[in-house]
Amino acid sequence: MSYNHQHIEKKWQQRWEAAKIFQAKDSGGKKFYCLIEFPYPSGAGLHIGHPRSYTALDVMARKRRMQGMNVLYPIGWDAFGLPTENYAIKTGRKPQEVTIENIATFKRQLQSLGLSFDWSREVNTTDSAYYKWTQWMFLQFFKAGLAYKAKQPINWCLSCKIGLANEEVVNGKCERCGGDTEKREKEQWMIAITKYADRLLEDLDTVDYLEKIKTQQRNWIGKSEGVEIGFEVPLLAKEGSGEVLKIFTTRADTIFGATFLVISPELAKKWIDVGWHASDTVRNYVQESLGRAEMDRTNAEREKTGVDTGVLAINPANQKEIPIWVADYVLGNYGTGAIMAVPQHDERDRAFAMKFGLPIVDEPLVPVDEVIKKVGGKKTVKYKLRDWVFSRQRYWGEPIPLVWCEEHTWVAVPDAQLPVVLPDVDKYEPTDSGESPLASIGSFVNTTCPTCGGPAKRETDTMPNWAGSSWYFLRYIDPKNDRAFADPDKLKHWMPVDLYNGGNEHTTLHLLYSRFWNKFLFDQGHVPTSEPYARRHSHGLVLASDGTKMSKSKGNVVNPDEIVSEYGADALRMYILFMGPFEEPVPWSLNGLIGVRRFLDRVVRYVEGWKEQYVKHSEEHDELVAPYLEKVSTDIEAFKFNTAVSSFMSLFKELTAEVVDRQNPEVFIPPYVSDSMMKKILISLCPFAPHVANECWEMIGEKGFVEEQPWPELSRSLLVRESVEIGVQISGKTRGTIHLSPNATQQEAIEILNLGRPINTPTAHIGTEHSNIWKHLDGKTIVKIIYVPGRILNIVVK
RNA sequence: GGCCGGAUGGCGGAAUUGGUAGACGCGCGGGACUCAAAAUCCCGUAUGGGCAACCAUGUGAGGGUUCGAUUCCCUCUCUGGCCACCA
Repeated sequence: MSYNHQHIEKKWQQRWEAAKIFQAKDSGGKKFYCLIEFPYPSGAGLHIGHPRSYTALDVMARKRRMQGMNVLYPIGWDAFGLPTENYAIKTGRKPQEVTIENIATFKRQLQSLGLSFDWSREVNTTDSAYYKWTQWMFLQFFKAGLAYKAKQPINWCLSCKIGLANEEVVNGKCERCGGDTEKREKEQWMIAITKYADRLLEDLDTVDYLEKIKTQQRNWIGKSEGVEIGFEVPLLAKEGSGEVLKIFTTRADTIFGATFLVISPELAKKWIDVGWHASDTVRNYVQESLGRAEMDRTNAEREKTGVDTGVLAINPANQKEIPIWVADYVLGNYGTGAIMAVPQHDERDRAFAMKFGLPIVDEPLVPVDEVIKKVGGKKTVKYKLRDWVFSRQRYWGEPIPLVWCEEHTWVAVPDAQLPVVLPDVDKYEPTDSGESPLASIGSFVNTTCPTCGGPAKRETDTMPNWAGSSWYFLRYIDPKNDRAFADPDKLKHWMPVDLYNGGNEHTTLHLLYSRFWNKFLFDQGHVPTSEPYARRHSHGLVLASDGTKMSKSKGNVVNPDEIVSEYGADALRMYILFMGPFEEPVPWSLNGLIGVRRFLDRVVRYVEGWKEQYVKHSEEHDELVAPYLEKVSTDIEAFKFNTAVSSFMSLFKELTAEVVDRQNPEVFIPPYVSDSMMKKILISLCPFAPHVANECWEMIGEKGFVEEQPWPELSRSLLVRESVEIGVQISGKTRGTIHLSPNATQQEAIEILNLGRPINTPTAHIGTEHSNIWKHLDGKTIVKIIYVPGRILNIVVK
């Protein structure tokens, strides 16, 4: 017999909704803010991987509620972005419409899983009532001088026709579409995240993130401490580029081994621009390097290239003349764009020196402080982290709320005029020129200057989709507020997020951006905590059954709708938790899912049998149950959902194994537990399989929702075992077992084996309980006995 | 090249962090029920030997520490992820 999942899941979902039992209260109680990364509602619908994170935190949220906490577990939509825009262009529709449809699909799919989200707080980044505040926050950056416009080379995706942040370029390819990128000069809005580099780094010590997440953030920020040292360049002095070339090094102690300098092509270009008479070879090399795609340039495997500039510098340590080369292995946007090359100590410099026949010399190492004393130089700190390119030349994003006035340059749109609404138009294709599509909409562009009232033009770039996701956790706290992004008292009540779970792919970008964003708001006095997330966990991917990534093109995508309709939400929820360790990638298995469904059927059958049984209040089997429920509880806390599920399975394996009925010895019945233990089982099961748990709850005659019950406390008397089985080893090899109290003494353990009894022949013990142990003791002398109560008895013999 | 992780039956994975390796699930083999099938239930299932009791081997490879090692140390192989010419 199999329960009717379609019927019961619909029934309980409707009841939960009607009773509003998952709505968070903005005051009172011990709060627990539990956050999942809100999904991007793509046209493909929910991915089977989404429920992994959502179900795990759903278990956590449900447990916390039953533990009496006031839980906020919200959901929303990160809906701006390229895939939707591209899809809309392809199908000749509007992104607005497509987004509405996609959200509806996602919402239906998520609701079918019985997740305990507080749907009354749903947010949508593309809603003007939401992005009004995204724009407002951008203006706070602008007013604080942290948003600035800069002409600089950006990564341009040839296929998406969009400027990308450094973080969005992967091996020279666009992170979104995998297409080629090239460098282009473009005026971009930038946000000075690097001003927060130190705090983003240091404050990692104050939060509870998985260690690997902290390490990744640290590496991404890439702080390195070194020294800037000036090398005199007599020729440059003549040609007007300044007479000193500054280099950055973390190994100032090796300066005596610096046999040449290398400048980046970018720096060479600057020299040329200010009048340096470079040779044609140099000019050609520089031009070629700068046009080269990022991928070629930053490939470490590639053989080094470079040319001699013919310019000489003086090593301040020993006054020797050394040549300056230009080579593209030196990056223009890190350090000073120039290095001192020490082939003796640096692998890259050595490779370069070997290739071009430059001298490699052994040298004395001199402590950094002495070097600085001798040659000058300034201790400095450099970061790999770059400022955040905040402009996108696309339609489907938040308009940047600034106005250009000839008189007053960039002027912020006044708060009262926010939001600057994205115009609803038919034509919004990106342009090859790199201009935002909004630039061609006259009614949008032409406006008046908020300062002087004169004619002015709006900024036409839009924000990256990291913008809306950088602060959504704040909006959940007060989603309908139209006077502020959230009420300060409510923020104080809920912040920080107590538990944030998401994918590893967001460890460097989203996590860093949103920490930065929150820190800035904190500095401005708008949020109560410096760090937004007290604790961060991550989950592994759900792979296809062959162990590869699921992808449409490979046709190995699992559709959650089909799973829910055929096997039920509870089976999906429990299977996805059961399939493997939460943080590891795990392949999908339909058979595994079917196994979980069988387990749920077994649960329902047991409860049905239990209900019809005349003996209900016997507690004789309760102690069987307690350790399993205890394990479920501790496993949830440790994010070990897979073993929590197997604990339930083990429990029901025991509960459905038939035993002799003591009152009626001819009859075999399962070990039916007491009323109160039955309830505890269902309460513990509820976070995992809420529909089944509630259905069983009703079946046994209880009223209301399981969710309204307190989380079970298991009395110690039920958890303490009277007798345990431990292994008996002879010289480290297990030869048998004995049963004894977990705190029995060594003397008692030995007495069980009757070791005092003389041994004549091994055969004398055949048939006795411990004959095998005796057999291995025969003829040997006991050297040592190791006894660990409740664990092991090891008799070492000679 | 850097950082972080892995490697355990036919498969996904357990193992109280040094204490009976293989829990739980899948798959497979056998049986019960059935006219039959499905569903369900029971038994078995690391490998080799043995009817069995048991014995030997066994957690990527090789060493080491220990009464005892999947767990700790050293050397090596393979492998996943992220970053990558960052001075």
